[in-house]
Amino acid sequence: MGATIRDVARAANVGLGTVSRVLNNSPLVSPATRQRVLNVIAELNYTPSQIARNFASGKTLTVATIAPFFTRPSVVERLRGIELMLSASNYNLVVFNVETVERRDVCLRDVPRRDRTDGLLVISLSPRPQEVAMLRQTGVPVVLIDTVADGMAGVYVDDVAGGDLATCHLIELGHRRIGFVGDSLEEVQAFNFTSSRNRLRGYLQALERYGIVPNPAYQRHGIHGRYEARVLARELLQLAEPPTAIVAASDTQAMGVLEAARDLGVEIPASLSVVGYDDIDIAEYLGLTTVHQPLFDSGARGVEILFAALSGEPVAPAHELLPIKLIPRATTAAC
Amino acid sequence: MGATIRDVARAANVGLGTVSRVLNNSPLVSPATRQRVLNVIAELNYTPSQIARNFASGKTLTVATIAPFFTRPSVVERLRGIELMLSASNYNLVVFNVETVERRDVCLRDVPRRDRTDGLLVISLSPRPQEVAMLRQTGVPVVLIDTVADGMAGVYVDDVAGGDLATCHLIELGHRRIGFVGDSLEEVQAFNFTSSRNRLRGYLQALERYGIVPNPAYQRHGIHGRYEARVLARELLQLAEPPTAIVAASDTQAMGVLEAARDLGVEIPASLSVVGYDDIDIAEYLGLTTVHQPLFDSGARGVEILFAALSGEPVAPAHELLPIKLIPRATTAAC
DNA sequence: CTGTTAGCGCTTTCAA
DNA sequence: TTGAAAGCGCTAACAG
Repeated sequence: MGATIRDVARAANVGLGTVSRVLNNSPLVSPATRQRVLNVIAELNYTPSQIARNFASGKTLTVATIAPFFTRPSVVERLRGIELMLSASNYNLVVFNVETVERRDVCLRDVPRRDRTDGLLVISLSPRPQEVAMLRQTGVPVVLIDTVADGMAGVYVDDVAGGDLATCHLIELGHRRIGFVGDSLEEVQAFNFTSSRNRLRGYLQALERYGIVPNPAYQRHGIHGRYEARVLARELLQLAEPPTAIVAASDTQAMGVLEAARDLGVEIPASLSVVGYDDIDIAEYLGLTTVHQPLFDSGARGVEILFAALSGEPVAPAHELLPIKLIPRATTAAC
Repeated sequence: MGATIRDVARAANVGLGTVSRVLNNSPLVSPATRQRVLNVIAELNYTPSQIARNFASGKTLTVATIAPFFTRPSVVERLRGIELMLSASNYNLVVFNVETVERRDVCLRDVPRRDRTDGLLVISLSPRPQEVAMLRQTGVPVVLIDTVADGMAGVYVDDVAGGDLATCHLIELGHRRIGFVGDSLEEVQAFNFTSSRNRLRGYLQALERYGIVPNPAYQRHGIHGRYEARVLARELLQLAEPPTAIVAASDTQAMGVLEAARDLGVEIPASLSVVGYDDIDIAEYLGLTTVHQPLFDSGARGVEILFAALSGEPVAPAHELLPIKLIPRATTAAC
């Protein structure tokens, strides 16, 4: 515990620098010397002070991740990808959970600092132009996961295409009265989420392509979550002419829709088809038709891109597109 | 970015130490001087280097958390409690996800080091006596969450009582043939989890109290997860004399049991009652009868205890018992 | 290949 | 109250 590099140097009868070289696997040490040093290190049970190394090298050996609502299954799965990748390196993962707009802004402002972290991953929260400028100024490499922003690097999926995919699936099953349940616009705007908005866009785009006039009464938005989605879906199902199918902006919200159907005795998929988004673990359990996206991989890939930046290569402000696909299950059927 | 404490001192015409005192809110600075320094700090847009402060003070300002399978809903919820508590302090949360035994051992050995972290939280993984000794030797304050170990501090729930509670509920509903689906004993042993084992103990204890002879064929163990639980439950339900009720060691496993019932056309709760454990978010959605435990609070409380230790008070090697309760829902009914 | 030296930017004595 | 000075334990540049 108490042994320092100096103690080792003295005991091994070498210079301080030599010990440092051994510690850092420098090739500039003769095998004999190296062995001697290693022996002393073992004898003294010496471990270099991480904190001192960080200070001297100016690196923190941490990667910070800002994640909104990190208990959401989709976010957790991304985090797992991040953690697994990081665990194979010597970087540590520092997590910032964001559940309020204030914290979003604080995190985005304070976390990216060279003396706090070596690199930053941001999940789902898109930095605004001004924030992009600040981020860039800090010099901390940043990679966005599940969102894009001008001038930033990242991985994402085409949520417009995803919303389109979900909607097309329903249209091709013969549905014409198709509802949409998504995130509250205020919430989306405050956090600057992009996905729910884009999924809605995809939904509208699909309708248009098939010449279906979108019915504004069929589009509902509320705080993200099962409960709110349930309320919204109940409203939809109680319309004079209710939709025969509903596209939900996430699997969690799709679950709320399923609950609403259950509440009102609407049979799934006989009287109502439901499509979710994300393909979280439980979707399969529920037999939920959904749009699959590579959650785990998005985290892992984000780390890879960050590593590239960390190893000196300048981060190209390019966004890598990950594939999505529709997984038809038991909640959708012909109209 | 580039300004250092020296620049500030020079510009404010004070000594280096005075600036430091201002930064640390020391009362030993005259209001006038303080103000002058603060002005300069603002002018220069100076922020102290966190990394240097850490080095000089010997603190990392991080709390490490070792969490097994942190994507499990119960674990995530504990983490949320931890994160929320930490976010109100100036400690950062460093997360280590453990999904293999090797990593468990490595984390428990390498993470707790004064130069790496100021404090350690360990979720669900009980350190063995030898590990307890090592942990203690490092001098890093450790708090266990959801498990106990001799000589360590922590918060936990009485899983024996919980298993008993679940089983009693069934017995009182008239069930006599009650099965148990829990974690694989090898897995439990390798990670040194305590809860599944204790829940089984509670199950047996309840049976005994009511004079029911436990049937070994009714007790099944498999890798934690929905899938394996489903397989095990299917076996149970296909016995010549199948149980009329099943206690699962977790809600996730209870879900597997529900799937098995669905597979075999067994009606819930008419022909089979099921009780879970944890009361994770989805339990309510599924109408799952379960044993509720304060997951979020366990994390938050763990941090509080750690803070006490961090602020100098020696950690009493005491375990704080959190309350549990049975939540009857729709998966249990009279036999 | 190896030893020496100069910091990294703070916190914390110790005097004044 | 304040200033000056001594490190914290290491990395990295430089001289040999």
